[in-house]
Amino acid sequence: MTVTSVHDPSHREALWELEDAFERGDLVSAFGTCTVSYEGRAASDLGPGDRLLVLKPDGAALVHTDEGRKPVNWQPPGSEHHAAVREGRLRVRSTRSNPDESLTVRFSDVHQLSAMSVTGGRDLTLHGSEEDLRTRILERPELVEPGFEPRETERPSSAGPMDVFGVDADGTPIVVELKRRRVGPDAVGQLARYVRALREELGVDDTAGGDDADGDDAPAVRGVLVAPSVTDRAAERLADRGFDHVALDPTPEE
Amino acid sequence: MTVTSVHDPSHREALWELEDAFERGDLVSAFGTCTVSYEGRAASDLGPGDRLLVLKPDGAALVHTDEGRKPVNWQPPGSEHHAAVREGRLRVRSTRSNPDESLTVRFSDVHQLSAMSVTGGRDLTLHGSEEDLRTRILERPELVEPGFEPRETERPSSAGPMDVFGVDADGTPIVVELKRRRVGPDAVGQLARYVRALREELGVDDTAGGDDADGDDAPAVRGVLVAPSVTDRAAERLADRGFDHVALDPTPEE
DNA sequence: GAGTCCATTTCGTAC
DNA sequence: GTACGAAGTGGACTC
Repeated sequence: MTVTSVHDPSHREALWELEDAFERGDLVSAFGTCTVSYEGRAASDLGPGDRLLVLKPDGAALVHTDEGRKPVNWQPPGSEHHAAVREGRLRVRSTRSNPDESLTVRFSDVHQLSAMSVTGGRDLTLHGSEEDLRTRILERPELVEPGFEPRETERPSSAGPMDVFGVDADGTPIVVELKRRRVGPDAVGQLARYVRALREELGVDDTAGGDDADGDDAPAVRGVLVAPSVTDRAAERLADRGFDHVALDPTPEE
Repeated sequence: MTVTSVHDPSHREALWELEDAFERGDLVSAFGTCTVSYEGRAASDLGPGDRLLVLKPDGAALVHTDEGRKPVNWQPPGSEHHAAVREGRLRVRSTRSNPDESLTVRFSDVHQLSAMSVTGGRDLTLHGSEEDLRTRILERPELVEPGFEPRETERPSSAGPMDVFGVDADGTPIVVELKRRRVGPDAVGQLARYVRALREELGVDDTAGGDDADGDDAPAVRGVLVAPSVTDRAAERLADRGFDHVALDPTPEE
């Protein structure tokens, strides 16, 4: 682990430091006054101001102002960093192809430039994801409803893989869509696509709602949305389609 | 504009610098070896390693490794930063409420700590957004189809606001959904919701497909998806619903 | 505050 | 590489 750092460098000095850092594969942090322009999937321009530029050895570039979680400008990993002194400014440019994109940062002043060779853990252990919710349901199917039997996860269909496929106490097929947090109407649409695909595949009535043409009490394929909660509009759409909502968190309440 | 910077500070020195920086409302960049833990909407742990910690005066906190565009851990704007020395380590903690979330970074070593008072332009001019696509269509409606007349943007419906509402050459209502880039099946679902809502509102046949029960050639409300391109599955769903796709970019080709 | 939807979404994974 | 869906999505805007 090594850190190099220069305070108020000349553009020439900053250029040397940058090129060395690129060479070493360092993570770079640069404070300075700059303009930024981007051209690629969209196009943008940013006038002069003080910002933090972060350059990563994997090609990622981030321009941060003093506000917001999102960088005001950036370039994705896989880009190539180049630095040069042009027209009295330090120009740092990150480019990539497919899609063709380019980010250009022009520093009128570099106030602080640091670079660190980075080692060590990159792997995060995360809890509370949709996968945790699936695990929870597979271990305790009765949380969905008494008699529920999961049969398959990521079951393929013409509409894509459904989160959990199973049957209820009556043997009726159930498509379960999992969401780790409160959901809106889009999730119902997603569930509807899977149910529809399965109904077509099984050659059963694809009428929405709780009754089919034969007068049975339930549609031949049920849809269940498992999520902590749903919005009003989502609840309406669930009712329209004859689907059920089961309120469940990815991790048990404390 | 002022930059303060310390190299290999003791935890005590780093603590002073951090507290001064918080006081001044500076943007902070810190290189060091640390562990990170998060608890809130989910929960996560990250073992020891070299990282870059960015602390913003608006409360945002970002932990970056040497890879990826996304921070490996973060805290949203509106959080509060606190620093302390605990158990021989420098502990930086960002917390917020609603939802309750907390990010804790524990440095065994701080290698470089810089802080800059930030001023200047924060406003980005961006081109190529969905709004640009809408503008383009409103100025040249024939790009959608000859005879198309836009009547309203963001027209309300029970399914939410539709991007553009208008009529075709025959006076048939058209719902236009705009996407700035290639789309999958979800966009078709979105369009379908709006068309469905409008059909209900107008009290017309809500049968999917190109023919209605009276034997007319077109449904009483048409759906048009304007996007640079669509995936195969999206195209299928468009055909199922009897909707049209118009290939159009948010900005004219060069 | 909640709901809804866009985003240069990013990111992972399967095909 | 493309497609599809999850994400601690973030962020803007409306109600």
